[in-house]
Amino acid sequence: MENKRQKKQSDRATISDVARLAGVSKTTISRYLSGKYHMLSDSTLNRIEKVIAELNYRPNKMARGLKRDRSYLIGMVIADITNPFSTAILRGAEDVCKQRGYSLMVCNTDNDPAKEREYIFMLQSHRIDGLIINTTGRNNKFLQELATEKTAVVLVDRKVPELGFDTVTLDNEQAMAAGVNHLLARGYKHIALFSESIAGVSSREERVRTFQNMLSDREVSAEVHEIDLRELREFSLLLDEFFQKAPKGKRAVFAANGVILLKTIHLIQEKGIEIGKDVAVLGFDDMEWAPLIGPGITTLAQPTYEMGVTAMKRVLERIDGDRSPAQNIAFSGQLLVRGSAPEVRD
Amino acid sequence: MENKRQKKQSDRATISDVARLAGVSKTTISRYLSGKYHMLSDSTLNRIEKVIAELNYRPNKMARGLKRDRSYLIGMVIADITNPFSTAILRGAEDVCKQRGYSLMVCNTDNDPAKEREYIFMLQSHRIDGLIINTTGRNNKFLQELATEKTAVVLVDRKVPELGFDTVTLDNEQAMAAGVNHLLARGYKHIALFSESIAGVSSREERVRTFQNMLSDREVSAEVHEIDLRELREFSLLLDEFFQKAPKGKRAVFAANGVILLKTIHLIQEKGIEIGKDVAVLGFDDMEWAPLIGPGITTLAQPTYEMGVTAMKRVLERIDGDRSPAQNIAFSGQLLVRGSAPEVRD
DNA sequence: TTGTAAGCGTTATCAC
DNA sequence: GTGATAACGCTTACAA
Repeated sequence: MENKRQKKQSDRATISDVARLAGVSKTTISRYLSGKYHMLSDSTLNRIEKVIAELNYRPNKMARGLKRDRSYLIGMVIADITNPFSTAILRGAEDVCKQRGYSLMVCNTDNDPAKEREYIFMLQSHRIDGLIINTTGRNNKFLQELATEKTAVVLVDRKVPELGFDTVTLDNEQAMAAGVNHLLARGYKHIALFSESIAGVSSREERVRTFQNMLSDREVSAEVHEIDLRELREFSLLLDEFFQKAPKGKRAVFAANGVILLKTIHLIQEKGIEIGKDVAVLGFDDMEWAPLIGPGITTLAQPTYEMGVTAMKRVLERIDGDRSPAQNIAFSGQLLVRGSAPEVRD
Repeated sequence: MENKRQKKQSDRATISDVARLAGVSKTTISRYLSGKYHMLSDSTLNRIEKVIAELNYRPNKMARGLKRDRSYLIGMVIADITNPFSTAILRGAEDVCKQRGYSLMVCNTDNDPAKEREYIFMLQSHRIDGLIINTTGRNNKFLQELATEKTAVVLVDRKVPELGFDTVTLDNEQAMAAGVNHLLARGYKHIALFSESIAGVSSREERVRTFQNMLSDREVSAEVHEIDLRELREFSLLLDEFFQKAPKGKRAVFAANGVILLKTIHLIQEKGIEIGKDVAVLGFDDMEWAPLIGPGITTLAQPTYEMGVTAMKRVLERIDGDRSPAQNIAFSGQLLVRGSAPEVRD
């Protein structure tokens, strides 16, 4: 009953349909699709365009990808997609990606190495041309493998030096130093730093190390606490302890990232302690809510959008054949002074 | 110099490599890859597994997709990826997607119909099997086309009835009613609703309409203002006006979504007006910061994660062949009472 | 339980 | 300027 095109799997127009209707060969259409317009006569070009519009033809990237051994797909593996820090990076990466004709495959690992592994596997199957990853650091074998093959890999936020990949990060030493110096200059004598699980996450390690180095030989009491956010009760107790021993006037709480900062503020407010008066608060990541809470929260802003843009550009350069040694690109953090850590008198 | 495998484009193992090393045909490997283990003898199965592990073989989804006319790709087109509302949905969708062996292509349109169109085009080229879209509502022709072909489409948050797609949304009438009733019960007499550009965005239209219907024949003064967030100055003036004419005790500001809510709070605080005392504040979308600002902001929470999960499940059902009439799935909003809209006396 | 061979929609290599 | 034709890495009748 059907005509002879019944063999086709879907109703989508293919390059052959276009060729037939335009009265030329597939090769010619392919040339058009690859932008080799100088090889086409004006009349064929016009005809092709008309047919394509008529048929609503969309070149099949799977077929093209199979043939050219390129997928035009970039993988983006993110530890926590609901963290605004991550989405800001994503947004930067996405803008560049689109502009260059690539598409983004987004994966959310929840900081789980097993999930990360499954995603890398999946991305390999899709033959992604590049990968931007905010890695748990515990799938290095897999990552190495990816890079050995065809894929350009760029690490964001977290480095893994052994891997020899390009990295785009914050200059955590500079940023932490800016934060610590601010607190010192304002007269704080008791500073507690809170961070999520530190080991293996380079950004956290750098922040903590800098904090400790700067404060070790001073007349300032410094402490570092590792927090498990699933155990808020423990976190709360730790804060109580700190508030008990550190005198009201000169104590400051330092949050190593935006997620911890939010939880810290939550707990402090719950205890009826007033931010900026009873305790100073300072944290990494400048979230949209920072100016609105209490007297405004002083933060260390990261240029997240630019980090995303830069990471994607680096990936695309690698895809385009750049074989130069790995680059480590670090951005400066910016201290945004608000009311949560006011000057204190002796 | 090279051996005869030099013709291969990349070094990646293919199904033929596996077949050769396992001493069987490609067909047999393909059967293994498709999980048809009952058609394989134990010894071949074992050999295949060993070779695959050895070669680090990853089946090429482009090749498989080309042949089977399925990409195992789901497109997700989002108006604003930095809006936590969107990422929460994304997270739900992503979880289901992964679990079912599909991958997500994420696109951010900035509410720009032109960008949306380009993305849909791109997604068509990748032959996505399904699409979840938070649409601008101004590319209906393109969307229709997608659906005519092979792609399952589900609309989230914003409906376009003419299109006949499945939708997953908030029950905006119920949610808005809960909000308005709360304010009425607490004694507020002057209520101003602020929303971004309303026309064409069903969620906003429904909220505004319900607000107006409920308040039209009451002894309450109600007003609706359409806000352009790029013109914060105007927004500020509008608020001034409202504060001037509405008496201090009984006025409330209602924000039609989380983005507007944040900006509203920003402006109110800038004016030195105290939330919960000088003015009540209530808004759609429960963001993580809502309990931390002022006396805690009363909000209408949307079950965003579940919406994402539901939308993705619907898409996958359609992909799996469900041809039933379009479903409109609406979730209830939940009023979270905090301190920003306290009871007022006469 | 296994294998042969054709074909998915492109691009690349030659040829004219 | 244009066209035949052979791949790319898979799946799928159909055979055995």
